[in-house]
Parts: sequence; C-alpha cells; structure tokens
Amino acid sequence: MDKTKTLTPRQAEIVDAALKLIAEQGIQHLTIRNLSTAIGVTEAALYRHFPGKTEIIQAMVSRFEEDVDDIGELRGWAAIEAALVRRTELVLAKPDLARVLFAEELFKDSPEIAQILHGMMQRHYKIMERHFQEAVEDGAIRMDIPMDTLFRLILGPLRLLIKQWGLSGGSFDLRAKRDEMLSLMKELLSPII
Amino acid sequence: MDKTKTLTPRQAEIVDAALKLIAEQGIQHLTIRNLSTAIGVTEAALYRHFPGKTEIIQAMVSRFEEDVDDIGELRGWAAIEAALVRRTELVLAKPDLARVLFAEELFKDSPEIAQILHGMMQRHYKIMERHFQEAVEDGAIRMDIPMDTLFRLILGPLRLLIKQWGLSGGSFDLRAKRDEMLSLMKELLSPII
Amino acid sequence: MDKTKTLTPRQAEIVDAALKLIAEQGIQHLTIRNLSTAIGVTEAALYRHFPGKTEIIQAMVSRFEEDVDDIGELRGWAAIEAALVRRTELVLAKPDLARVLFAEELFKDSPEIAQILHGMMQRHYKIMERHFQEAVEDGAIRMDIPMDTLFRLILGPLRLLIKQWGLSGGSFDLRAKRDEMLSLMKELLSPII
Amino acid sequence: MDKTKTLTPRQAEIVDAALKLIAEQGIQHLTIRNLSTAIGVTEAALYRHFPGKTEIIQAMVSRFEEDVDDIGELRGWAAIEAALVRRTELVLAKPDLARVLFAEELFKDSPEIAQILHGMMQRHYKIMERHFQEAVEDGAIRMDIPMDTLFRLILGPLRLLIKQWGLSGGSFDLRAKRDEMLSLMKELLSPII
DNA sequence: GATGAATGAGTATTCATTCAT
DNA sequence: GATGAATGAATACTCATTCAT
Repeated sequence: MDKTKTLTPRQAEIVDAALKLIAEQGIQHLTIRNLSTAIGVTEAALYRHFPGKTEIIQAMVSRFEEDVDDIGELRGWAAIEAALVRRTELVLAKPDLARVLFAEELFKDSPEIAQILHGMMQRHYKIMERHFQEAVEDGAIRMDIPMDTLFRLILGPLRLLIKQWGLSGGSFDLRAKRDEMLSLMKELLSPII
Repeated sequence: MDKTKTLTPRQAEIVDAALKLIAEQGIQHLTIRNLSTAIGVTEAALYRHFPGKTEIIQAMVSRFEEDVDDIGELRGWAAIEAALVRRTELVLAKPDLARVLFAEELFKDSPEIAQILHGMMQRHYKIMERHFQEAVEDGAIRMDIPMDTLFRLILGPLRLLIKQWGLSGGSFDLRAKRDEMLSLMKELLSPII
Repeated sequence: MDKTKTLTPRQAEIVDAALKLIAEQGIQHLTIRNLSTAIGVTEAALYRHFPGKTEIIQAMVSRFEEDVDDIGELRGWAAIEAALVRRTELVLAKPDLARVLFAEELFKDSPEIAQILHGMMQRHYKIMERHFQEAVEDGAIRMDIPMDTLFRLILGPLRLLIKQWGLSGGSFDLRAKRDEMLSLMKELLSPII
Repeated sequence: MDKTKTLTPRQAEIVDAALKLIAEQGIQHLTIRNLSTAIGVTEAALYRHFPGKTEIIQAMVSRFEEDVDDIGELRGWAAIEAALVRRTELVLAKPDLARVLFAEELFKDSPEIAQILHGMMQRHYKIMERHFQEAVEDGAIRMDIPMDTLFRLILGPLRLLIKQWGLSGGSFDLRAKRDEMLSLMKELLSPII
C-alpha cells in the first residue's frame, strides 16, 4: 500500500536540506559538502544514512508523489480544479520542493531519477485524462478537443504561471492568478451551447 | 545593421558542439574538457577562440535571439501565430538549441547568462503583448482577459508541447499538434459574438 | 596569552614543507602539487588541513612573528643587540624560514600576505625606534642621527649579512661576523665624548 | 671590449617591456603573453627575436652591468661615494630596473641568471674592496675594520634605503637621504685622530 | 618579421567516496 | 552514528613553446 520507503528522521532531515539547497542555489550547489554542513555533520556522516548521492536525490524526488497525488473522491472538472489547486498550494507551502518540481531537465543526468520523474508524470497524466473524460461526459468541457491537447491547454498555463512565480521570487499573488486562470479556462472550454 | 558579432568558423563549431552537449547530456556535461574532445582539440586550444567558458555560453545564448526574433511586418493574431510557428520551426530545425531554449533554470547559476536570458524573455514578452493588444483591438481576441493571463494561456501550452516533444525524443508530429493547438486557441479566445 | 593559533601536527608539517620549498627552490615552486608530494599525500589531502594556498602561506608568515618578537625586559642598546642577536639566531636555527624573512618582494603579488608582512615590519620598526630613543637617552648612541637613518645604519648591514650568509649557503660563521659587527657599530655610534 | 651583445631595436623594446612588467607587477607577471601584448605583437612574434624566455631575462639582467659599472678615474672614498651616488641615480632614472636590481632571490629559479647576478655582485665587490683599501690607505677610513664588514656597513644601509624607497613608492627624497647617509658614514668611519 | 592555431604540462581548487577509528 | 584523513578524477584556466603559413 505504501510504496514510499519510510525515512528515518535523519534521512528526512537530509532530504529536506537537499531540497532547500537545490531550490535556493540550484542543482550545482547540491554537493555532499554543502549538504553535510547544512545539517551540521561531516561529509562522511551522510554515508551512514544513504549509500550515495544518487539515493539522496531519489529519496528527494520520491517525496513529490506523496505530496502531489491524491485528490480524494472528486471527479470531472471539480477533480481537475482540485488537482491544480493542490499543485499551487503545494508550491505555496513548500516553495523549495515546488521550484524543482517542473524542471525535469535538471535530472537528465541520472537515468534512474529521470525515470522516476517520467513515471510520475505518466501517472499524473493518466489520472488527469480520466478526469478530463469525466468532465467531457459531464458536459463541462466541449467534446471536440483531443485529450493530449486538452492536457496541454490546461497544464501548460499553470506550469508557466508557477514557473514565473518562482523565477520572480513570489512577487505576485499566486492564488489569485490561479483562480482567475481556472475560472477563465472553465469558461473557455465549456461547450458552446 | 547586424548587431550580432559574426563568429569565426571555429567559434561557430565550438558553439554548435556546446549546444549539442547541453542538449544531449545536460548543462553539467558542458565542460571545457568535453567540449574540446568533442571538437577534437586540446582544452587549451579552446581559449584561442573564446576568452572563457562564460563567453562560449554567451555566444550560444546569443544565437537564440537571431533565430527567434523578427516576425516581419505582421500584426495582431497573425503575428502571434507567426511567432509561435517560428518557435516550433526553430525547434524542428535545431532541436539541440531548442531544447535548451525553454529551460531558464539551467542557467540559474551564472548571473550573466541568466540576465541575458531574462532580457530576451522580457523583450519577447513586450513584443507579444503588443500583438495581443492588436489582436484584441482587431476583434480577434476577447477583451476581458488580462494581458499576463493571456500570455500564459497561449505560451504555456506551446512550451509544454515543445517540452513534451523534446522529452519524448520527437515521437509525434510537432507541426500537426501545433497547428491543431493554434486553431483551437484562436477559436477559444475569440470574442463571443 | 597565546595569540598565535596552534597548528595541528599535520598543519605544522605542511608549513615546514612550504618553508623548505620556498627556501630551496623559490616561491615559484611553492605549488600545491610540490607541497603535497613533498609531504607524501595527494593534492586534495592538503585541503583537509588548510582552506587554500593563501592560508598556508599566512600560517607560514605568522610563524615569523612568534620567533622574531619578544626581547623581554631589555631597553636601550642592550635591547637592540638582543633583537639583532635573536634575528641571527633564528636564521641559524631555521634557515629556511629566515631566508624568506627578508625578501618582502617575494609576496608582492598577494596583497593579504604583503599586508601581514608590512604590519610586521611596522611593528618591528616601532619597537626598534623606541629602543633607539632609549639608547640615545642612555648616552649609548649619539644624538645627531635621525631615527630613520639610524634604523638603516643598523638594520641594513645586518640584513645584508644575513642575505650573504644565505646566498653563500652558510659558508661563514654568522655569529662571529654578527658579533664583530655589533661591537663595531656600538663603537661607531657612541657619542664622541 | 664590449662584452654585451648589441640588441636590435625590437629586442631592446622587449627587454624594456620585461623590465617594466617585473617592476610593476612582479616576476610572476612576466609572461610571454603579457610581454607580447605590452609590445603589441603576438606571442609567437617574440620568438623571432629571442630563442626563449630565459634569454629575454638574461638580456634584461645583462643590462644591469652596463648601467651600474664604471665610476671613472676616481679612487678611495671619492670612488666609493661616486659608486653609491651612481647607484641611487640609476634608481631614480630607471626605477623599474632598479627595483629588480637588489632582489637576487627572485631569480633563484634559473641558475644561468643567478650566476650572471652572482658574477656581477662579485665583480662589484672586488671593485669596492679596492676602493675601500685605497680609502684606508688615504686615511679616510679607519684601518681596524675587516673588508667584508666594511662592505656591509656601507652597502647594507644603502640597499635598505633603496628598498624602502621602492616599497614606499618613492615617497621620500632619495637623494637627500642618501647624501645624509653618506656624510654620516664618512664621519663615522673616519679614523679617530 | 609576424600571425593564428595548436599543444602538453601545469595551476589551484572541488567532487563523491572510502576507511580506519 | 560520527569523525578525520585521505584519494582519484574532475573542474576552469594559464604557461611557454612550436609550426605551418
């Protein structure tokens, strides 16, 4: 039931620090040295808790799923809205994690991580697709838009919104803009009666 | 007339190799060593052609503008379409360059490059905004959408489309999907008469 | 009580090796590579003990003060003699260190070190000046010589003596020559009754 | 008769530039690159005029002799004074050359240069020794001082004076201090009647 | 006389990792 | 659980020199 390995407190601490480091200074500054001094131990100490750097990043990436998934019992447009809201709320609650969230190309290096991310996106895509389908069936979304295009039409602007918010250092009201966008999308995509 | 410094053949070769390296292996692998062996010379040889790594990246980044800008005399929705088409055509023509094009966070580290990119984006944004305005005036786009939201609504899906195309290794027909998206957008955004 | 940071054994070893390297082969050969092989470790290992090359040199230079300063409770000509004797004894005890001691121009490049050395010289100059003053008051030195000239008259020959001794590879009896010089100076500079 | 090879104008230009570079920025900055850009040619061009860097330095060092030697027909104390005056005048006329003049340890690297310098010093010493002898015979200097000590007693303060003048960036009147020192020395060293 | 392009050895420093304690 | 010391491979960059043109 629980696919994510439970982390020890120390492991969690390390993952948190890694996340913070990446978000604040970029992937390049995620070094064992920086990580260990951020936590207050020696470099060697980290290897008591993780076999290597790769595993730390993996643990870090795995945390994404925990936070992003699970929109409850909702269906259709309500589920879509809930998913997008959840995403932005996550961004607001854990900006560090979020700023990394949409930068898949950062992890091009390690195939393992890239794969984890890819799987995550795929799963996410499947879920969204189901809700899109429901929304079409419910009459909330017009039926002439291919699924993949619909996905891009909705997720694309949201991703860009979050990216701009991150790059600008949180200089505007993310919630307000998100809500504005959502209601606008809902209107734009609704069937022409 | 020509603001961009003309590169020597060797410089162009280096920039090309850099682009390829970044696109294929990620920024982390853009090292002087990798670059020089990719070209087939010693590391020291590179410094005959560029003062340093920074300048190589700058030259690389500068090439973006050359290719992306300039949509001619068009205005309004036609100009928007032309710009987006041009972007995807660039992606198709020079996938290496393109894959880097939308990954601003890659350059978070070096402020100089980040600034160049930021300036580029700003300029691009201004141009697009003007065309949006024109399109609204022309009656091609409904007038109740704030400019920034409009920008995200149009650019967001395109970016996502290109990113997916890149990540999937060009597994679908980018032109077709782009055209589909464009005509759909045009319809969605047109004023309700 | 002890202003100088105590060095770990390894740090002391490194500083010693650095001193030896400089003395034997000149500043140009004081490289991390040479230093590490002189000690028998890899280059990287040095960075466990010092943050960088600069700090190594600083530690090296700091040792000067330890050894040169502090002439006890003496005053006047006795203090001057003690200072000069102490200097030559240092030269005899640690030739490596000493050979570097009077070659300020070696450190022209790195301002930090130059400044440390300059401060050292200034402090030394002040102390000597005080003792000169006392010696004049005590009637040991004639009163018609300006302080700076007096300084040069006494320190100049000593410096040259030490330099010659160093360049000649210690080919003559430094102590004897120093004593000869000191007693001669004392006589030359004493007031004409 | 003329031991110094005559330099071509270009060679002289290179030597001058080398001198200036060393004096202004230290030996470490005497690189072929810096040298060539100082003159305004490519690095490769230098090798048309000198076989290598060593030979450039040699030519540079050789120039010392030209300028320092030859005090004419004088003898005794007058010759000593003339020699010291000549030295300081050289310092004043060509500070670049002069600042290098007393820093023998700079050239520890290349034995050839060290040897040239050593020979120069030896020759100088011999000449001075002769004049000291004459001065003693003439009754200008007391006869109880060993030659080598006498040499240090006179040259030491002068060297220190010049070094301080150089390090301070020429902040005091070198001629005045030199004259003050000379007349003082003359008095101090004269026989007690 | 001079240039442009290249080289091989070297510079200080950083990295992830290992191991004995 | 953690440390101190070390390593080997990498980083960007500089050096004196060579060579074909």
